[in-house]
Amino acid sequence: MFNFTIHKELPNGLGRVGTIHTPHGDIQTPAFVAVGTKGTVKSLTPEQIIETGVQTIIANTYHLYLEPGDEKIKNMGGLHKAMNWKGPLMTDSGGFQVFSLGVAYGKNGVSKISHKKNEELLLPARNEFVEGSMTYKAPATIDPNGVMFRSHSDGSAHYFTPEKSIDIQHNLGADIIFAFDECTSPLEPLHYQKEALERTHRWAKRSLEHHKELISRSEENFLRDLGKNPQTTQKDFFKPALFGIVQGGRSEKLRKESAEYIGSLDFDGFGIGGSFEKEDMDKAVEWCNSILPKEKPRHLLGIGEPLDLFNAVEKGCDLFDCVSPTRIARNGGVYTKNGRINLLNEQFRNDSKSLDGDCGCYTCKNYSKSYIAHLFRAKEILAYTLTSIHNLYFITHMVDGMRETIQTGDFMAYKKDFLSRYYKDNL
RNA sequence: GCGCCGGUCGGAUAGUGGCUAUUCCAGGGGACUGUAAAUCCCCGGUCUUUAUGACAUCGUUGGUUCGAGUCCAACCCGGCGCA
Repeated sequence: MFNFTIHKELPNGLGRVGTIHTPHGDIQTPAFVAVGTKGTVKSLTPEQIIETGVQTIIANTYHLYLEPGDEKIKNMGGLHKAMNWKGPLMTDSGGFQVFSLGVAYGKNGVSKISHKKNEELLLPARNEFVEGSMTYKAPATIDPNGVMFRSHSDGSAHYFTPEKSIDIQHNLGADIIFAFDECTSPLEPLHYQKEALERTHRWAKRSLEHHKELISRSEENFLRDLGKNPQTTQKDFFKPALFGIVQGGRSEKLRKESAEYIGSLDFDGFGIGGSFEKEDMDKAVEWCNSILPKEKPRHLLGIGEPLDLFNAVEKGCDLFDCVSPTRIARNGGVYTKNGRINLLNEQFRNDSKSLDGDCGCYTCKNYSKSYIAHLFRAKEILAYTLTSIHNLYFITHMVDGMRETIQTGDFMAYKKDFLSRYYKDNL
């Protein structure tokens, strides 16, 4: 069964070290969760993923619902069996796609971390965007009950409600699932943030109620069949944990209100969602985590970069996932202790050294920059595998260091040392 | 020697009288934070005050025209054919 134990806390802060126990094994926290949107961490086998130090993977409801379909995954024996992943698994609710295919669709500069403060990015018609003389309709539109999506691959229309998302997630069968939410753009005005938050709260409650109903229904079936297989005991009943998601944009009032409300519901843990401007994130996380019940785990959704992870852990997050290590890897971006490099730069064509000095990952132990740079230029698939292995190893071992130093009391020194090397004078 | 065809960026291409010479690849750089992402964006003739700037440029040289990569002539180079 699902539970969370805290082993050690930061003396004057929110950060902590713990263990999340799931039906498919334990997660030592804080932990970086690898993103496997379509049921695979792109370019890696489960064995390769484990070797990087990744403990758990998060897949996506929207993508798997569209292809191959959650029923098909169920018929494959569930997501664990289909993926051949024996460790803990999570699924995102599809709520983020409300954002990425809705308000953020086709607008450069609006993403998880927004770098542009251009108010014009906020278009009057929320689900339209203009390019040149053409106006395009975004493939996701929100109403009080749910969201209409158009499939990005065939244009077909689909309707998600909180209940639908939970149904799909139960079919997929991950250990930790998320409530259906709306992720807003930081450029939205306060009145819209408020409206969206109220909707997310209603959706959270509906997600939870439906989740409980599905569990009691399947528990009844399970108990009815219990006698048929003498090996089975009641303990074998599989029950996913549901995390509720806190939103509220950049407003302290809304964030706190959301943490109060979501925290008061009977969730197994929490997600902190939202699209941020770079400097907003720490504050938002701190507002939320100082209110959310301490004894339940908190997952910061979609974050991030080394600096973000240190701050998130310091402010009390236990889990986080991010596409960044694997996505930048596929485009030649490589983390090193002295900052990020772009392997496709000309200077690395003749660099016979490993990606990152004394790094202990499979890639660094066996390959040179010049060889991997060659693989990229030759568009060889192995390039993506090798850099993904390195970047995941880099991030998971950085987080390992956070766990260790929270235990030993050296976290702040570790943070300072790591970041000053990584960002040098750019901090 | 004669005839035909062809010469446009590093390579390949589009353009057959109209003002900004197209696209792809290769090259150089950038972006990427709950993955529509092995994707996307920028640069790529010269000069300068780096711009909605000036001046060039489609083998070479002339010509026709208000205007030529485009039409005409000669020449140069390449391919094919015939001697």
